[in-house]
Amino acid sequence: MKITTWNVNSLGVRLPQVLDWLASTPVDVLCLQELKLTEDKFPLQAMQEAGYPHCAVFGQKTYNGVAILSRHPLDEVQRNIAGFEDEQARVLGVTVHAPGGSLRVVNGYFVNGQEPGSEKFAYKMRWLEGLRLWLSMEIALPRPLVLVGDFNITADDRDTHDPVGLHETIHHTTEERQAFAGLLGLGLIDAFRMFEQPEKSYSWWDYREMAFRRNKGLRIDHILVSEALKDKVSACTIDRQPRKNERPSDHAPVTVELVI
DNA sequence: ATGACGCATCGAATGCGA
Repeated sequence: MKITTWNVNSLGVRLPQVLDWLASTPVDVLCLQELKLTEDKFPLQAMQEAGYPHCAVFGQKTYNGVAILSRHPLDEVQRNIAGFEDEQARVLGVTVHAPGGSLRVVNGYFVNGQEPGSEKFAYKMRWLEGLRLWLSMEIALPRPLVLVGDFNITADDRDTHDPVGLHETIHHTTEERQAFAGLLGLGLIDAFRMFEQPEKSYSWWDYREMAFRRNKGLRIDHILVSEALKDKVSACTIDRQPRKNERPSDHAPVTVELVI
């Protein structure tokens, strides 16, 4: 079973690329972030025709918005973090009922934070603590959990092309990395780091200055799995191919493969 | 470096992303 996370930076613009990608990479569950559209504009029919009849959508105009497309039935849809008031559509939790068993999938478009010390950064830290508290309850339930999304955090210096120049800047601060570690502390494991990976593996590259061609990127899109899934993860990979498209998203899709 | 690039917005200059 394959689960993918992909920040598409406007589904309206990226839909043809998403459909192309799914045609060549038929994953079981696709978690999208930054739809930048409302639920009524979500291309439900196109997704159904692509083989994803089960969709949960939490949209928002202009900014944010998340969705989960699935080949398998899903239910228990949670919009945003339980117990955390939020104006912005950033989180979608569902239970996917795959043939090999059911699992909880939480898809998040984490707060960017703009700049350490700013009001947006304070919101990011509050949001992260709200997420940790909610997931501490989710993870206590007797079912496997997968947390995916655009975390907007580098877990450590391996995740950045410039650890010195970007030291303590946004996505690299000690506070953000402690919050990431706090999620691991719940009993979640960074699936990507379970395997030997190429040096300088990133999931996002700035549109400017030919950052992709020069591989000046960050790994900020992550997949964390609960302990029960630890021995069932067979691969976790970043697909750089869609970043080479014309008019690509600035993020690449990240996929985890589970033997269930 | 108040930059770059791309997307969105009631119309073009600005907010935001990361």
